[in-house]
Amino acid sequence: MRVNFSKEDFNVAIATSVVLYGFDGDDLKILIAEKAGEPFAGAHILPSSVVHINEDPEDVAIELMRRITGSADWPIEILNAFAEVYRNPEGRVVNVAYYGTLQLNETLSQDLLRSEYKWVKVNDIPPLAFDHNKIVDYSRERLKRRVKRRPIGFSLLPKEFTMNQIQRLYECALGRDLDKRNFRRKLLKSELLLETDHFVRSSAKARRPSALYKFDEKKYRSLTLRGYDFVYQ
Amino acid sequence: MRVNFSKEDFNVAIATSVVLYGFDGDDLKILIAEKAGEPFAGAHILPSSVVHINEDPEDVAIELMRRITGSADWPIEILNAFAEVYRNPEGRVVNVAYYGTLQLNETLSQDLLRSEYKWVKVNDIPPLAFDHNKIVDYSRERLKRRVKRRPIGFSLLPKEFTMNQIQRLYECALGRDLDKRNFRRKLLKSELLLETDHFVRSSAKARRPSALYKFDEKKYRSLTLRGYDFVYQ
DNA sequence: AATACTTAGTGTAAATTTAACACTAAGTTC
DNA sequence: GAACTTAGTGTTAAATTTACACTAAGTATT
Repeated sequence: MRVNFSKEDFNVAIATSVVLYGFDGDDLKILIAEKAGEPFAGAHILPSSVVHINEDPEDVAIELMRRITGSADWPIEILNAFAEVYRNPEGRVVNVAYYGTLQLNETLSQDLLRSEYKWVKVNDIPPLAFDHNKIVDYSRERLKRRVKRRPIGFSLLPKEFTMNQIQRLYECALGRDLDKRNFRRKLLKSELLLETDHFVRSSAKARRPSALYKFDEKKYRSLTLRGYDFVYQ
Repeated sequence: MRVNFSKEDFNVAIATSVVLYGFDGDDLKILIAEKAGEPFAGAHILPSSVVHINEDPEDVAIELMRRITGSADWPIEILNAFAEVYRNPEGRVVNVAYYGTLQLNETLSQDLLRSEYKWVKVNDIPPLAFDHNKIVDYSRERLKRRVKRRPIGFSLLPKEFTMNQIQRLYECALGRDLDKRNFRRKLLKSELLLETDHFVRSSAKARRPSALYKFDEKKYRSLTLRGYDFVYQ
């Protein structure tokens, strides 16, 4: 079998885009940017970057996240290549897309507010340039699957979180309501949660404080080694 | 946010490879080819093709399958982009890989025997050139997941098949043994199988003939519309 | 200090699904 | 007709899932 490239075949560029998920306690959100420069100046796009000829798309995606959030330590996972002809009017561009999750906190939110980025609720995503809406849809399907099989939700929550927060997160990711008692039972049975002795008042209005839990990473690592599957149907 | 390509960025080529699965009743196999021409002349590779500047990788993958098998009607699904730097010594190449399933039959098997392709058992795959082993591993994970959620197995079986054949196929895809009684019950409960009034003798040695079943595509389509999920854990 | 208010947190029972397990049935060959 | 080979079948226990409504604990108001 012959696979021969000619000089004209080397005329494609690589870009990478990242669907960055954050959860503010109420809503699951993704980060979008406003495009500067033609084509599509002013349009909304996913955070994106050119991948130069000697760069690895994953490294570029990680660097992109570092530029945006100040940290490169957020988990990311490759989504797919989006490589249809004419997706970019500048020339043939293959987009190697990733998605990542991060823990929203006040500082990060404030920094981003002053930047060219903004958070939009996943149920309220505006039209994006290129085929970025397709990439977002693809990433949501992936997140839905991941959240069912791996306790990936923890990477979106602060170190300590309430049962209601994590349930709300799962409801956002799965797009349906879950029963409070069944959810708690299932999560506690997994033994991936450690109870702390901390409590918070969740909002200004009067109410009972919630117990805070944290994720047992050590336990998770030992379980994954044994081929553990965290299932939430 | 600025995403500007310069002239030097357009110096990448696209290739596509296809992991083509076939099932002969006993073993799950994939098709590999022998590479002609440098680099890696004589090495084993996945069926692959250059994607020219104005072509869609999916179209090229479909055409590749048509060239190999004589038919373009096999289901394929995109796997991912494999885009690490230096995966191809000829230059920067992004491989947009697919996997497909086909029904092995005598004619097809004979034609392929006389060609540059050969079937190898999935548990017995030789070292492949480039990062094609990585692509194969990725496709096996995908097939394992798919077989659990969608009755994708049917696309690997002949029109009419025995319970033992489909169970063997599931065992190959999942990599573990399944209980005969539980497997049959589960499959029949899904109501995706129609019993035919045909029987076959599975091998030369004396034994009782097996009943033949076929896949109820109409039922499947009506179920998928309602968001049906065929689950085999 | 009592009351109203708000959200946190808890248990049980029925239905369904999964898992484990061994024998009989039907045809072929000798 | 006896021996052989693979096809095909049911039951029971355990685990999981689902549905469902009230009490607990604190805050704010009077």
